[in-house]
Amino acid sequence: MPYNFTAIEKKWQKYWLDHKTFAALDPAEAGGMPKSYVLDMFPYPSGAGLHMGHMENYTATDIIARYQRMIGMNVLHPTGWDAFGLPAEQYAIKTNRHPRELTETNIKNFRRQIQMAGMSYDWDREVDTTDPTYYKWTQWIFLQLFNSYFDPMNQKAMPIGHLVNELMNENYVVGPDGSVVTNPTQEGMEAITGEVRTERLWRELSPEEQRDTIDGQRLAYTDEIPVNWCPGLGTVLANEEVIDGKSEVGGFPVEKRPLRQWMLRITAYADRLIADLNQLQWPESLKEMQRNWIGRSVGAEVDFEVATVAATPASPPRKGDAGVAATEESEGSDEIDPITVFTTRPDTLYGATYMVLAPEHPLVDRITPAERRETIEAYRTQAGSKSDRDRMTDAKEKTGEFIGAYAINPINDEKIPIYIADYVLMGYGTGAIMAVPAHDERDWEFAKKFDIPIKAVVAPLSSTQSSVLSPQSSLDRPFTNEGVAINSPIINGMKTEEAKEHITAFLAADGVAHRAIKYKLRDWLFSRQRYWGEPFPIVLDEKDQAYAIDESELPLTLPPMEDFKPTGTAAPPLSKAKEWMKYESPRIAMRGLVRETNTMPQWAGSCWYYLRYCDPKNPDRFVDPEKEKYWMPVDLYVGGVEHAVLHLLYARFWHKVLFDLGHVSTREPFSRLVNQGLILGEVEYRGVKKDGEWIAYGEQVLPSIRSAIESGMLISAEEILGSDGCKWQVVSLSAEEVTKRQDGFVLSSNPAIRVDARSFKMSKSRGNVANPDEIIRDYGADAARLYVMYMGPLEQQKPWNTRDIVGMVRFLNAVWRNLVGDEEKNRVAKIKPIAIPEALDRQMHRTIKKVAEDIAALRFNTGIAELIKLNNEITGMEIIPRELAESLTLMLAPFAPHIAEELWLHLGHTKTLARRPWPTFDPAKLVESTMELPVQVNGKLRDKITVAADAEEALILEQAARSEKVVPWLAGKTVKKKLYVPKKLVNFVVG
RNA sequence: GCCCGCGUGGCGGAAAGGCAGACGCAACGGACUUAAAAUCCGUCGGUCGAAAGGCCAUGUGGGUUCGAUUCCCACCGCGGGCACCA
Repeated sequence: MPYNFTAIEKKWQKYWLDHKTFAALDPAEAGGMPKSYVLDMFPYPSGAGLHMGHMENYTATDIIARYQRMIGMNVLHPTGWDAFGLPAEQYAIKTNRHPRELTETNIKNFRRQIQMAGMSYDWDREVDTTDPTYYKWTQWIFLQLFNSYFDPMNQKAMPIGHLVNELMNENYVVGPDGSVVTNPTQEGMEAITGEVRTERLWRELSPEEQRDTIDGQRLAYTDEIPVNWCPGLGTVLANEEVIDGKSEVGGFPVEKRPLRQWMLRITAYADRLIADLNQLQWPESLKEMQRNWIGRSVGAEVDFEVATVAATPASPPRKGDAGVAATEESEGSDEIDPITVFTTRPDTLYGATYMVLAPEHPLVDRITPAERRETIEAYRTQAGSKSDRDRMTDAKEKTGEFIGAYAINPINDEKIPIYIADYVLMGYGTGAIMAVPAHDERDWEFAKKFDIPIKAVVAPLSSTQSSVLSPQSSLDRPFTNEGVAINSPIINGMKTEEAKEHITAFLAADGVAHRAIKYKLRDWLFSRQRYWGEPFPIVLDEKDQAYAIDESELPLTLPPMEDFKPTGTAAPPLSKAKEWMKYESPRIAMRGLVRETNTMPQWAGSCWYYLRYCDPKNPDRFVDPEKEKYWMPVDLYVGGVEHAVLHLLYARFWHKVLFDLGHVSTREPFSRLVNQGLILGEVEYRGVKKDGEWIAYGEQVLPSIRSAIESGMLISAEEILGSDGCKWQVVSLSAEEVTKRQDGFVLSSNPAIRVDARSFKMSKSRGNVANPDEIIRDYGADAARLYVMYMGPLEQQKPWNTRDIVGMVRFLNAVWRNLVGDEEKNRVAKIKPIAIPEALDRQMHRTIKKVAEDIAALRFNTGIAELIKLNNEITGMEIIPRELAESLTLMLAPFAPHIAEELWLHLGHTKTLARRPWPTFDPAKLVESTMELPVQVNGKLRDKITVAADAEEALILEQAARSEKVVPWLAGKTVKKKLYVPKKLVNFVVG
C-alpha cells in the first residue's frame, strides 16, 4: 500500500504555513546561531506558470536551506516577484486586460505552485516589485543615484553636494568638455604661465553652466544619444537587451535613433566591476562573460595632425600611382584639431599606412574636400541607414571611402590617407583608428580591398634573427600576435610589451600620446516608454531640465490608466495621464513642472530585492542597517546563466553605489553564485524508412534527409520521393519504440543503423514541456523534487525523462514500507530500540558523513544515491533499529520534506523536524577492522585480498604475492617493483 | 574566427591519478497471483569460452606514470558565450 502523498503533502504544507516554520530570526533573536542567506533568483511571474528550470533552481536552494536549519543555522530563505516588465504588459495589451490584474493572477498561480512543491520560504518576507511599498524604495535608490556622482579623487560615488563644495573651493575645475578634473594648481591657475588655460573655475561659470556641470556628473543623468529603439515594442532597450539586432523580448527588430533618455553611469564602475570579480566564488565562465562584456583594453591615444599642405591628391592613392590632381585644401584647414585615435598596439605605429574614421565622426565634414563631399555623404547615408543587424551580416565585406585628406603619423611624419569605413564604430574608443594592415585582421582585409600598402613592423619572436621582414615583403596574412618590433627605428628589437611603453612614453613627451584605457561597456540606458514600470521620481521644467522630487513624496505611484498602450511614438503612455503629470510643490519654486513620463526598466526592482528581504516591511528605510549588516552578503545565490550580463551586472553596480554612499556594508552582494543547468525536453528519436522499410541511417540516406535529421529539423511523417525513385521517410520514435526494437531492425547499438537521438530546449511549439503541476499531481512533490535533483549534477545541462521519476516514487514507497510497514501489518512494531548490527552501523555513519558532504557541495544526485543505498540495505529487515530509522528520516528531510515529516511523526515525535539536529556520525565507527585490497600485476587487477586494517606493509605484500590468482602471473617472472599504496592497493611490476 | 565547458553501457549518470560503470531507468529471467498491477529475488558494456578464466573497452591518436575516465599535446564531435570593440 503506497503512502498517500497527496494528503500528506497538503497537510504539511499547511502546517508549515500555519506555524511559520521557516521564519528567519532577526539578528536580535538569533543568539549565537550562525547566519546563512540562501537566495534564488526570484521569478518573473509569467502567465505560463512555473517551469522545470524553476523547480530545479528552487529545490536545490531549498535542500540547502532545510539542511542548514537542521544543523542549527539561522537561515534566510525568501522569495518574491519580479513583476514589472514587458512580457506581462505585452500580454495585457493582447488580451485586453490590465497589467495589474494580470500580474496579481500570475503571482497567485506562482505562489500556489511554489507552495505545492514544498519550498521552505519565509513567506512573511515575500516582496513584490510592483507594490508601491516596495517600489517606493526603488525610487528612493534612484534618487540616491541622481543625487550623487563618481568622484575622480576618491574613485567612488559621493553625494553631489560634495562635488559642489569641491568646485566652490576650487579643488576641482571644469574641463572644456564639461568634465570635472582636479585643479592642477592649488594656488590658482594664474600661476601657470605661457599655457593656454582650458579648464575653468566654478566662479567663472554662468549659473546655467554650473547647473549643466553638476547634471553632467550625476550617476543618473539624461542624454540625447542614438539609442536602441524597438518599434515592435514601442520602447527603447538597453544594449544588454538587444541580441543580434533584435529585442530579447519578442524578437522584434531594433534600430538606432537619437532620443533623450535616462542613463546610469555604470561605466564609472567598470574597473571595480572587473577587479572585484576576483573575490567572488562564481563560475569562472560567468566571470569571464562579465569581463568580456565590460571589455577593458589598455592602450594609448595618439594624436594625428591633419595634413594642411595645399597640394593634396583628391583621388584615393594607389600603389604605384603617384599623386594626381593637386587641389586646394578646403576652408578653415589651419584650424583643424588633430585626430585622436585609440590603439591597443602603439608599438605598431610605424606600420600605420592609413587612418579610418567612423562614418559618424564629427571631423569628417571639416576635412573632406569639396570634390569628395558627394561621395562621402552618400557613403555616410548608406552606412547610417543600415540596421545593426545588416552591419553585422555585412561584416565580412569591408566597405569605405577615401576622404580626400591626409593625416601625419607623429612618429615619422609620414602622410597617410584618411578613409571613412563602417568597420570603425563611433561608440568605441575615439571613433577613429590608425590602421596597421600588417598586424590587424580587419585592416588587412580593408587594405587588400583598397590596395593600400602593408608594412610589417612586428616579427614573430622565434624568427627575429633569421628573417627580418622588409617593408615590401609580402605577408600572406596579418601577424597579430606579440613579437619583436622591426622597421621601427626607436623601438627596433624590443618585445611588444616594452615597445608599447617605450613608444607611448616617447610620444607623451611631445604631448601627442598618452596611455588610455577603454571599455566596451556603455552607460546603462535606464528609461522605457512603457506603462508597467516604476515611475521616475523626477519632474521636468519646460527645458527638460530634471529635478528630483522629495523623499517625502515617495512612493510616486503609477496612475491607474484605462489606456496604457504604447503611443507608437517616443512619447510614453504616461504622457496620456495629463492630471498625473501635473506637479506642484512648495519645495520647488517653479511653475509648469511636469512629471517624467518614462518608466524604469524591468531590471530596476531586481537590482536590490535581496536587500529588502533582510527587512521587508520597514516603512522608514529600504533596509535597517543592523539587519543588512547581519544578513549580507548573500551566502549562496542560485539562478540561470541568462542573467550573466544583465541582472548580475546591474545589481553589482547598484550595490557598489549603495556601498560607496554608506547604505550597505559589503562591496559585493553575492559571495557565492551557482548556475543551475538547463533542463532539456525529453530525448527525441528519429529513424529513416525507405519504401516503408527501416534502413541504415548513414551513408545510404539521401543527403538532404540526413542533414535535416542532423540539424534537428522535424520532417517526421513526411514522405519524400527521392531522386532514386524511392519513397523516403523520417519517422520519430518514442523511447519505448526504440527499446522495443532493440532486437529488431532499428537498433541503436547496431553500428549499421543509427537512430538519431537528441534533446531540445523545452518549448510549447515542440510540445516537449514537462509541467510541474502535472508531475506533482501524478507523482507527488517529494518524488518530483528528488527526481530533478537526481537527474545529474546541478550545474549540468540534462534532458528530462518522465519515465525515470518512477524510480524516486519506488524509493519513497520503499522507505515508507520499511519504516511504517504495510497497512495491514502492525505499523509501529517494526521500529524497535535495538542495537544496529556492526556492518550496517558502519554504513549508516558513512552515509551520514557522505550525505552531509554532498549537500554542502551541491552534489545532490550522489547524496540521494547514498540514501537509496542505505534504504536498500534495510529492505527486508523484520525489525528496524530506531536510531537507524530516525537517521534515515532526518537525512531524507531536506530532499523529501513531506514524507520525512510524516515519518518523524510516526516515529513518535510531536514537533516538526525542521530544526531538529542533523544526525552526527562517529568517526570511530567509520573504520573497519579488516580491509579488502585490490592486487594488481602491471597495473591490471588480478585479485583481491583481505587484510587487517593495521597490517604491516611487508605482511600485506607477502600475502598479496601468495594470493591464488596472483601466483600464476608472477610465476617465472622477476618482480621488479612491489608497490603498496596504503589502504588503496598493491601493485607488482614484473618484467 | 576567438573564448569557455563537455564527450563513460540501451538511457540519466558514479568514480581525492589506484577495483570503470555506484545509484536510478529500461530490458531479460524467476517468485507471489486465477490474472494483472504492486512487491520480492536474480541477470544486465562488448567479445572468446561449456566453465574457470582471458582479451577489448571511458570520442580518436600520441605522451607522462608502476598505474590514466582523471594530468599534458594534437585532432574530431557536441553545447554555450562573444563576434568589425582597434
